[in-house]
Formats: sequence, structure tokens, C-alpha cells
Amino acid sequence: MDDSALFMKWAMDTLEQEHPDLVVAVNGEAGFPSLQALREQRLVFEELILGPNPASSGTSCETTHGSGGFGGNFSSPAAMEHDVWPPSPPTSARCAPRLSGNGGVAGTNLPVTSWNFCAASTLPASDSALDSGSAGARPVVPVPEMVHGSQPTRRAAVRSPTGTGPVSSGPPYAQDHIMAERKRREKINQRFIELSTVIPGLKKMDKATILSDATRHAKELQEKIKALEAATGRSSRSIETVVLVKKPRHADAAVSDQNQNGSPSSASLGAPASRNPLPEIEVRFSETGVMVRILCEDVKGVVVRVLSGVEEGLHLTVTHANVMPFTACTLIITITAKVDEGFTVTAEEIVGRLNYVLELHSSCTSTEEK
Amino acid sequence: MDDSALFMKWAMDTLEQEHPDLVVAVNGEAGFPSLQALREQRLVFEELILGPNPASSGTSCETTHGSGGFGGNFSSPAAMEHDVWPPSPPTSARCAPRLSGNGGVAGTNLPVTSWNFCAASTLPASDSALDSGSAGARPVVPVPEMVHGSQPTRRAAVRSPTGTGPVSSGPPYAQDHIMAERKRREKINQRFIELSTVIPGLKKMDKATILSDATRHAKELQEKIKALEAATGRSSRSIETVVLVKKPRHADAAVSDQNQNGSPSSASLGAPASRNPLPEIEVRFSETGVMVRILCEDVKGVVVRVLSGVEEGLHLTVTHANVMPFTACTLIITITAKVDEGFTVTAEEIVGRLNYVLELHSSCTSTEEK
DNA sequence: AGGAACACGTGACCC
DNA sequence: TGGGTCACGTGTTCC
Repeated sequence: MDDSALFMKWAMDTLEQEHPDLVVAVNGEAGFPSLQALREQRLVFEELILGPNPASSGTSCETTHGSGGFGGNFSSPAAMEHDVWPPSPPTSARCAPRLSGNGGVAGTNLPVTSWNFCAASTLPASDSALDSGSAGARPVVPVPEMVHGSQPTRRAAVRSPTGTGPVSSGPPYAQDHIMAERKRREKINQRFIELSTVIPGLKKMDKATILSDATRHAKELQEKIKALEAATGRSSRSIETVVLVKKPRHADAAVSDQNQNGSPSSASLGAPASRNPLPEIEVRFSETGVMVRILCEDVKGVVVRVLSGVEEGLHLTVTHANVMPFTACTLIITITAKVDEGFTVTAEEIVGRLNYVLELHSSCTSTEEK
Repeated sequence: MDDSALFMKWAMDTLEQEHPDLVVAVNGEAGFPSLQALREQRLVFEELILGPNPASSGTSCETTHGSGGFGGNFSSPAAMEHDVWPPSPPTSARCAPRLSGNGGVAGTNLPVTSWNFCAASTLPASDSALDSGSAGARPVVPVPEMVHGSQPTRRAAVRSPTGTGPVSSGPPYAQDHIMAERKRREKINQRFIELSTVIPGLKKMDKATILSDATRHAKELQEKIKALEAATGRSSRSIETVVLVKKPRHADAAVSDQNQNGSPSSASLGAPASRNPLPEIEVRFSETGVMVRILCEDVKGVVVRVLSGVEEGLHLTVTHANVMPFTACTLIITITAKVDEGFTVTAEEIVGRLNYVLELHSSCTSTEEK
């Protein structure tokens, strides 16, 4: 989530900023945009994900956004790797490229988020390419990159607009459409990488694989849930409307929490062995919805936490909520909610979720930060 | 789940089977693969998802795998919706479409699985195009389809390859690459729709939305699992009280308490006489006051009755009260109150008193009037 | 060499 | 009329 958000933002930003236009380039050969800017980015990304990585950075920098190309006047073909079609026109009659006005190719290079997710964050550099522009077919640094294997760099190269012209749109206008499309692609790719982050044990990173693995994974999760529900259901099988009250939080054993640190929170009660019984959670179902009652410590933010935990995390829609103080440091929160269409919840889930958020909260307060 | 699984399988199979290779095509025009095979598939899909669908089949059926269709010879542009570019070339000079060798359009129409899953059901016509082949720019049936609105048909129409030619590849060779790419796209789209089937409540069907919803959904499932696990873990943990109170009329104040928690003591009693478990009353004390929670039938006047019963009859001063509906005919009443100076109360007193007023009330309603 | 994967530009469609 | 979405063909890179 987090990083993805960042990533998105970054993507947007770069998109916006782009093309200061300088790119220039000149005749045939490519100015070439990012390319290694991209790689650079990927590098950075690696750092983020894998932890701080020495080395890195270095090379390019600013240039990246330099993409600007289309402003209209530079003929620079920017992109093209090397071959270049300009000299191409043989038989086919490529028609005049029009688009950018002068015969040259249109700019439109743009680094592009590209598939290589990686990218991102700090996003430093960029580079050389930009001013360096001029030169012809530089191979440009190959730049080793290649993190662990698969993912390609995908260059930013562009291609001539190929005529463009036929029916609709002259060169000029259309071209924001191309930007839009570019953005769309970028968005999708980004989503792709987000998706890839939530599915574990994914090795290939193919779009196709990501997709299929995602569905596979989803199915697995569903099944797991079903199994879990069944399991817990058995244990407390009884007629409808079972009330199930739990007051967990002993911490102890479970892998879960570190805080066996004699939670300061409890304070209140003198009970020796037994610690604070809070939170206490009760869940009750009706045909149409669910009631949740929570008795918990009165700590700042706990209410919203609970409410959002219920609504967002559990696919419930709160129809009624009430909070009232009880004792100096205790709150009684009572909620009724409807289960969102197409979803189901079990008491265990709700209890688990609430325990989770409450636990988070208390640890939050006891330590600091998150 | 089920269907999705089927779908998946189907998908896989079709994928495998497809392109018996003949596809090849021969001279320029594309042979073109499945076309309606795709539609057929889509059809099948529909059936699977929506349940057996009469009608359907009819048309193509066999043809499907017959894919054979492309055996190669039909130049038919099949696809193109209507506009058609053939006659287009005005100003722009679309250049000659080379690619396919003959001047004609390149084959490559292909209906394409396309994004439109929806499509279809009966999905009539289409095909005709297939054999009918030959003709040029026939508008061919627009094919109404469009299931519930959004999804586009996306026509299959192709475009001329736009030259293709420049540098690399003459028209001839390249063209299997294009088939490959086509296949890849198809695969991906297919995976997309597979994915979309496993995620519930998805309305938009956008690639982008599918992706993001997929990740969202995955995260939710993960959490749900975590919650479930936590819950079951906890519950299994013998400790914890976890009293799970059924709605017994046994009353038996059982509630918690086995743990001598110094904390607020509580007691709850079910109504003895009444057959239905209601009312259910819970009382809990703090140092400074008392909390009373009542689950009772929602009968007119019950609220004031309860409140006055608590305040007047028991020497309590209500500091907070909340009433919320739960189930069609049930109310949850939660009250906190302070004990009036100089008085004391016990849980039993309160429960007794409330049972009394509630009983009065119900008898009131049950019999007639008072 | 050739298959697989990606991004790009572009035409077309829809709301 | 334009923004959004898609599929397509193409160039390119990597194994």
C-alpha cells in the first residue's frame, strides 16, 4: 500500500513535469529518454524494497523528465534505438510523418514507468541523455541492472507516429490522446505491480503469471477461509444467535505479541495474576445484521479505530453506533451493522479483527509510533 | 468458486487446444484463429456462470475448434464494424497496407476474445463472416450484444499494418510475430476475466479496476484469515473466559467471573418464565456507577418503562442511555447510571426489577390491555 | 534464431 | 466532443 501509493504519486508527478523540451536530439538518432533513468529508478526501488542498498545512484539525474518532447518543435526522434525508420520509406510509402510538423519524428519519448516496477521514490536522476542528447545512436550504457533475473528494462524508445494522419486528427491534437493512453498504461502497470506485491511466492512477474497467480491465490485464500470458518463454526455450534464473549489479551504464548511487558495499560485493577480483562467483545447476529458490543479502555482514537475496523475491514455497514463512558477509563461501544451484500462474517472474524485493532492501539500508546 | 474453477479449467483447455496451428494462414491474409471460437467460448462461459442457457449453441458450435476456420483462405475482413478504412484514405494517405501481400487488407481481423466478456450470449451471427469471407468491407453485423451496459464490444476490426515495412521485416515473416503477440494479448485478457470472476462485488470490469480490486480483495482476505486464525487461536486457548453464552433461559448468571477479576463484576440473568430468551439483562458495576444492558422485545413504551424503572425504582441516576434496534423486533438498551447518594444496589435487585417491569409490559401486550 | 515479453502509437469505440 | 478504454500492429529486448 504505502509504497504503492508513493509509486503512484511519483508516476503522476513525473508524468506531469515531463518534457521541458530540451531534448532536441537533432537528426535521426535518438536522443533517448530515460532508459537508464529507468534503470536508476529501478535501483532505487530495490533499495526501498530490499532495504538500504549502498552504491546505487550515481549517474543520471534531472534528465529524466526531460522527456517533453512533443512540444512541437524538436524534430528529434529521440527514441529510436538505432535502426530508425526515417530512411525507410521504400515501397510502402510511409507517407509523410507529419505529426510534429517538421519531417522529424515526434518527440514523445518519456521515460515511462514501464514495467519495471521497481523504480521510484527518490527518483533521482536521470540524466545525461538529456543534454547529451545530440549524439547519434549511442548505445548508451547498457547498465547491468537486472535485479534477480527476469525483469526487463524496456526502453522508452518511441517510434515514429507512422503517418498518424489518415482519417482523423492531424498530428497536433491527437497527441494528447497518446499521452492519455500512456497514462492509462502506466496506471495499469502500476496496479499490476501492486497486485504482485500481495501475492506471495511469485517468481515470474509476468503480467500473465501475475494475473493467474492472483486468481489462484485468491481462490486459495477463499478456501482457507472457508475451512477456518468451518472449523471454528464446529466448535461453537449451536442454534442461531450465539453470543460469544471473549476477553482475550493475555498475550503470552502466541507468536503474536511482544508485549508481555506487563502492559502498563492494565494499571487499574489490582488483580494479581489476572490482568486486565479488557477488551471484552460480544457479537450477536440477527437475520439481517450483527450487533457488536465492546468494553474497552478509553484511549484516544479507539473509537474511530473500532468503527473503521468494523466497517472497512469486515464489510459491514454501521447502522447505529453508541459510545458511552463507564468507569474512569472504560468505554462501552455498541454498534449495529449490516453485512455488506455478497459478504459474510463470523463472530470469530469480528472478534479477531477487533482484538487486532485494539491490540494495535494499546501497543501504540504504550510504545510510540506504530 | 465452483464455476470459477470450471472456468479456469476451461480457459486453460481452450488455451491449449487453440491454434492447432493451421492458423498459419498462407498468404497475406491472416488466417485467423478462432474468431467465433472465441465467442463460442464466451458463450460457454456465460452458460457456466449464469447457468445453463438455452438457445445458445445453435450457431457455431463445432466450428469452434474447427478453428479450422482459418485454414487460411478467407480474406474476409470479418470484423470491421462498419466504418472501415478501406475507403478511407483521403488526405492522410494511409499508405498501402502492404503486409498481407495482396493489396487487400491484411487479414488479421480476429474477433478476439477481447475484453468483452460479457458479450454474448446467444451471439448470433458473427461468424457468418467467417466463411462468407471473401467480401471486402462489409459492415458485417454490428452484433448488438452488450450485456448489461458497460462492456464494449470492441470490434475486431483491424487496421492495416501501416506499412510495417520500414526497416526490419518485410511483410512476410513478421506476421507470425504478430500472431504471437495476438495470442499473448488474448491470454492476458483471458486471465483478466478469470481474475475478475473470483473477486466479488466487482462492478466496473476495467482492467485497472480489476487489478486494484483484486489486490484489495486479496488484502482483505489475508486480514480475514489473520483475524480468523487469531480468533480460533484465542478461543482454543482454554484460558480466557470466553464464556459463550447461549441464550438460555437458564439464566444462571454464569457470565465470566470465574476469573475473580477484581474488575467490574457482572451478572446476567435470563428471564425465567418467558419462553423466549428475552429479555436478557446484564448488569455491570464500576466504582462509581453501574451499567445496564437490556436486550428485549421492541414493544411500544418499553423504553420509558425501563428507564423509569431504573431511575425511580432503584435510586439510580441515569447518566447515559442508548437505544438501538436490532432485528425487527428487538431492542438493545444500554444505560449507565450513578447510584444515588446514600443508596446501594445489587445486580439481583436490578435484574429483578427490570424483569418485573418487562414482564408487566409483555403481559400487558400478551393478554389484552392491562 | 526464434520465442516471449513489454511498451508504444494509433484507430476505434463508448459515455 | 472529449476523456476513457480497448485491441492492434510494431519495434525492441532478453533468453
